[in-house]
Amino acid sequence: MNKYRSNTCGELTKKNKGSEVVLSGWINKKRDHGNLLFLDLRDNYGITQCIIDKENKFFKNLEKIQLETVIKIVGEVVERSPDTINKDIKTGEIEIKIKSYEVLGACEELPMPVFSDQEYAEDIRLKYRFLDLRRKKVHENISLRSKIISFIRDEMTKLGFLEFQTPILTSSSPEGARDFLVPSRLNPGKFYALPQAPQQFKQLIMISGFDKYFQIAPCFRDEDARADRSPGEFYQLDIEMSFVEQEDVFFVVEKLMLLLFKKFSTKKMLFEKFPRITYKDAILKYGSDKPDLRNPLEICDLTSIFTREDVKFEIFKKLVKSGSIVRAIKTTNTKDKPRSFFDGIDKWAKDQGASGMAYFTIENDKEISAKGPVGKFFSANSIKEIMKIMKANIGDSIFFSCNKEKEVLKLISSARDKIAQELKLINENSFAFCWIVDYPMFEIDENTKKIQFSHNPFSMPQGDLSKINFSKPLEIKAYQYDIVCNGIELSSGAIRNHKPDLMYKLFSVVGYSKSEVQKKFKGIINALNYGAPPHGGIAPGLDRIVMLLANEKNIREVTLFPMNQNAQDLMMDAPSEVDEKQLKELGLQIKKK
RNA sequence: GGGGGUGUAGCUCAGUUUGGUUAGAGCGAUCGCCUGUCACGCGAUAGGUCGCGGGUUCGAGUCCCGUCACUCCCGCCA
Repeated sequence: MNKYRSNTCGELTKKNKGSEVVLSGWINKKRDHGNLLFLDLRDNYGITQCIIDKENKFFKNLEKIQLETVIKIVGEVVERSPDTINKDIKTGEIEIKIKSYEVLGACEELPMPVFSDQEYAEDIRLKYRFLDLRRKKVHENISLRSKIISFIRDEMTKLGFLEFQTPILTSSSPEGARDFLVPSRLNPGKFYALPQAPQQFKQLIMISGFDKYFQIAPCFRDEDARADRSPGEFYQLDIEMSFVEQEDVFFVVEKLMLLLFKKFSTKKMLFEKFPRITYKDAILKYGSDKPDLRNPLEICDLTSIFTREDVKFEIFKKLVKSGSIVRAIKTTNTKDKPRSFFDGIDKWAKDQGASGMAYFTIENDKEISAKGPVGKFFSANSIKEIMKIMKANIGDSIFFSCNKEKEVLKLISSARDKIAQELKLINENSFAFCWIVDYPMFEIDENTKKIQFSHNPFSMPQGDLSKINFSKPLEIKAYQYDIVCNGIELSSGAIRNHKPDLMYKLFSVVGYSKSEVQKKFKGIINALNYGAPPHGGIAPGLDRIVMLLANEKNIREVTLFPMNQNAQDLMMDAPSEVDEKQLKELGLQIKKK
């Protein structure tokens, strides 16, 4: 028998009664009755109640012992009387009558309690992450993360995928996010970059003939954090396959997601077959390329209404004349909602920096009319036309946003979420996956007005490759897709462009010469010349998958040792200053501010 | 880089709107009482740079200015 324990704290039942056991764990909680002490011992597997009374010579010492001290106890398993059984824990029908104990790891006064459901300030949790991780919820989240990863590995292997590791020290690439740079000692003045994703490597793996690859891949991007975005590093389930079309990738990912989400959650899957929505439709109907399909509200374009003679809403008409658009959301049978509901939405829109949201409710008082602050500007015929476009009925309400397209989309997509929340239209107990497909290959950069890749420069354009019209690049669509769940973008992927000549042409559209492409993407472009198979893949964000399955809104709740919003590790004190000697070796000098 | 929120005992928070005697509560800690609790109970004690700096005032936790930390959002994230 192991010297520390014969059993864990989660496994003893009345079947073990009478036996002498050795348990080790943390003191979760004490209940001191003066001459009788209850002591809950906790380990990874559960909690066992231990008991000692004043007859025992160790009693006085155990009475004084600090919570969270690690101790080993020797004792006898005793069945509890029926009225003292605790149904909330697995070991609740027994307790351990302590014979002796030994301190294995002493504990000072705690900076934060472990046994408590209270919430704590983030900096204390992060500084004492090892204490935070002992707490039930985070402990379970991190265990869940491990089980999810094992399950994924298992299923991917069953599907015939091979798992490989790709380099962490690699080269900086000009596209995408800001790189983390690592100075090279052996090559002074030169830098490695940490990979933003193993994009080129996974394609090189296909060109190397491995056919199907996956990796739980660390990715590094030096961008600012959000609640659902760790600063610095995160993990992707990186997948790449050879000789595939878009549908082959979808098949694998849909299968995996269905298995995964059904195994680890009881929430309902709204779609067994994930809907495919084109990028264009998604922007029109949801104002976003990551729509929450649990939300039934849809957006319609009403710009044409504001060119009509019989509509007198001059503010919107003037804006439309100068190039603005109008998008609207219909809410069903909201005629009896209080004024505060409508004004609340308007105020919310103003808080978002918009000029507000116009609205009216459709009534039929002898004649069709619109009720609300701007209702009087609409003729009966124009209201009928709106009802036709929006499939609206009497008693429904319409919310309008009018602005330049980009601003309208920003407001109306969040208004769609806000209104649905207010009306409680979202079924929180469900998952709604969808695919967003047919992304444009190129877009115009708002600031520079220059043309650029809208997603991934390595994506394959759609259509007959010999007939692509490079003079109208904005019309070129790509085999580029995103998978979205409950409004969260889990991943984007693409069928890759494996034809070097086509690659040069596409890069020339954004102003890269052939030699520049050869220099910047040396690894992949060179390899494409030596027999590259058609291939494609995807890379779902692992942290976000765990967040969805653990029902958490913040990525730190599913990350073992997270950094704070300023990308600092408060426990390890990173980043930190380094010795002058280290800098010298690297040929670096810190510029004083 | 910009905007919002928060900052008071080891921890969680009240007090700030309307400035006024000695800044409170629960948990935790320490001491005492208690043999069936599982958020045990009861009593007592200790514990405070009200984030920091400056200002207004007879008087500032409270008002003003600045600054720092944490957090949420925008920008950014192919």
